[in-house]
Parts: sequence; structure tokens; C-alpha cells
Amino acid sequence: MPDTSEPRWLDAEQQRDWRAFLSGVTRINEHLELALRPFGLDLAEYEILVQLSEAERRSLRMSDLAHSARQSRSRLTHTVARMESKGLVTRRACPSDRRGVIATMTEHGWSLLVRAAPTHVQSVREILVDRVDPEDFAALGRLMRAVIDGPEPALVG
Amino acid sequence: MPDTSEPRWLDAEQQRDWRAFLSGVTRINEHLELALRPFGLDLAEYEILVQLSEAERRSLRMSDLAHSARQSRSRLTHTVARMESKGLVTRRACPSDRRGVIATMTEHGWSLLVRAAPTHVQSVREILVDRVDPEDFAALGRLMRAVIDGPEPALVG
DNA sequence: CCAAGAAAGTTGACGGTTCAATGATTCTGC
DNA sequence: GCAGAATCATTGAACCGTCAACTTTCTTGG
Repeated sequence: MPDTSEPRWLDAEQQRDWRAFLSGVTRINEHLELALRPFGLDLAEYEILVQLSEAERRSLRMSDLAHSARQSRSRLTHTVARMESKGLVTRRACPSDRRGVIATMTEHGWSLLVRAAPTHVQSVREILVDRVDPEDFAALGRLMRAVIDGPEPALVG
Repeated sequence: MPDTSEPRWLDAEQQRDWRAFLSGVTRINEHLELALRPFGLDLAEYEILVQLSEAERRSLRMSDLAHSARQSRSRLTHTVARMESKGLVTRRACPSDRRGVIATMTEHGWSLLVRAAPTHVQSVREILVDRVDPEDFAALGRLMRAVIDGPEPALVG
């Protein structure tokens, strides 16, 4: 049966903070996307390049890449296909698991990342890191780790 | 000429916090979208309903609504058109400015919001508010207000 | 007043994401 | 060792957001 108990609304201050969060995230995203634009990248593609750049041999299984870049496998397939046609990555069969596909960053992808990264970092600083109290930024980290590490919430329905 | 000075990279801790932020935001969004799904709403539509519900006569000019729901005017036009066809909102000409269009929440839209809101709040609590240290949550609010209220960053290019 | 420009809103095409379905391969329990 | 379940990756269609172009109306400087 549906939960008929009175919902626990947010108090005024919580609501203010929550809405600031929603607006802030939007602004941060817009700023980062704008900064990547001159490089012909969006944030999702940038993340893919970063993950590949840090992996052994600059290569990852598609599903590991999907996980670390926080994308669905389907989305990743499409995005990587596009990036492949731009010459940023290549794909090949995985030798140890014939279901698998390994994506590898090309030299061209690497050099694009190297060129884009300084601007990206600068944009992160401009919109967030250099703009806020370092204590609050550390609190942000703690808070987000609590969000990530917590159990899958059930949302009883 | 391009800035050739060494970029100010994030230190290890900043990077850890920043990446936690990216992951956390993704997780929060996924959780909220999931919670709204049974109501046939996504977060963008929910925001539109919230903004209308708090406005006088549950009505807003399209461009004010676009601003407060953090959407482009074009996106809002499309989304409101869809919501109109679902019977959640109506549109009519603005009497004082003949360029304008006023969106109004219908009774059906209102009742859907009333039904969805408790679940939505619960999902916000589950994924964030009830999961983190209240001090850190307050820090989140401060931090995001600094992001929002700050000047348009130039991102010198 | 009026011409030029700005603002409001829409439109349609394009591109990207989601979703469900599919084929192929590997894992699991018996 | 095999049947059934789970995993990996892809596909294509439907759906949604973005972008540039456009119309209409309002504002502003001279």
C-alpha cells in the first residue's frame, strides 16, 4: 500500500541549498562544455579520453570504459563509433574474451587531450575550485563520496 | 597568442574531490530520474511544474519559466508543447505584451505534482540530504551559491 | 515618429541519447 | 558436460535537445 504518512519536506534552508545545488551544477556544466567546444569535444568525450589516457596501453574494454566514464554501454558504443570516425580512438576484438571489444586511444586522440586539458583544468578552476572556500571544497568531496559509496537506495514504492 | 605558461593542475586531493563531484552528480541525477519515472516525468518537466506551482495563478511567461527552470527558450518550447499535449499545462497569449506567451499549469498538472512531490523529496533525502553530514550539506549550499553568484568567467582563449 | 535593433517565441533539421531487442560468448549449477 | 542464465557489445528506432533561421512585437535613439 502507498505510504500515506506525511512526507518529510525539506526545511527552508535545506531547500535553498538544494536549489543552489541544482543551479550550480547547471552552471558548472555549461561552463565546462563551453570551454571544450573549441576542441570539438563535449564533456562525455573528454571523459572517455581521460579514462583511456590513464589506462594501461591507453586501452580499455568497452564495458569498463562505460563504467568509468559513467555512460551506458549503448551510449558508449555510439559515442566511440563517432570518435573512431574522427580518428580519436580505435576498436579491436579482445583476445581473452571473444565477447569483448577493446577501445584504444590513438596518437591523435592523445594529442587532442594534451591540448584540451590545460583549458579544461582552467575552466574547472574558474567556475569552481578557485571560486570557493577550500574547506567547503573539501566538504564537497566528502559529501559526494558519501553519495557514491552509500548503498543503492530502495525508494520504497 | 596562446597561454604557454604551465597550467595549474589540480593537486591529488583536489582531483579526488572533483572526480567525486562528477560521479556524485551523475548518481544523484540517475536516482532522481528513476524516482520520477513512475509519474511519467523527468527532472526537467518536474522543474517546470514546480516553478509554475509557485507562481501567481500558477502561470509564467515562457521566457521567465525558461530562466527559472534553467532551460533554453527553444527547449522549453518543445517541452511545454509535449506537456501541453499531455494536459499538464496550457498556453495563451500574454495580454500586456503581444510577443509573449503565458504558460499555466492545469488542474491535472497540479495534481500530478502533488502526487509526485513526496516521492521526489524522499529521493532527494535518500541520495543526498539524509546521507551526508549536515555541516557538509550547508557547505554545499554556500559553495554552489558562490558558483552561481560569481561573475561570468572569461576563460581567456 | 520612425528606423534600427533587441527581445519573445517558435520552427524544423540535425545530432545525440535512450530503450528494447538481438547475437554472440561465457559462466553457473547440477 | 550441458542447459539456462548472465554478460558483452551492438543495432535501429523513437525520442529529446541544440542550433540557426525566422516572425512578430516592443524599445530606443535621433
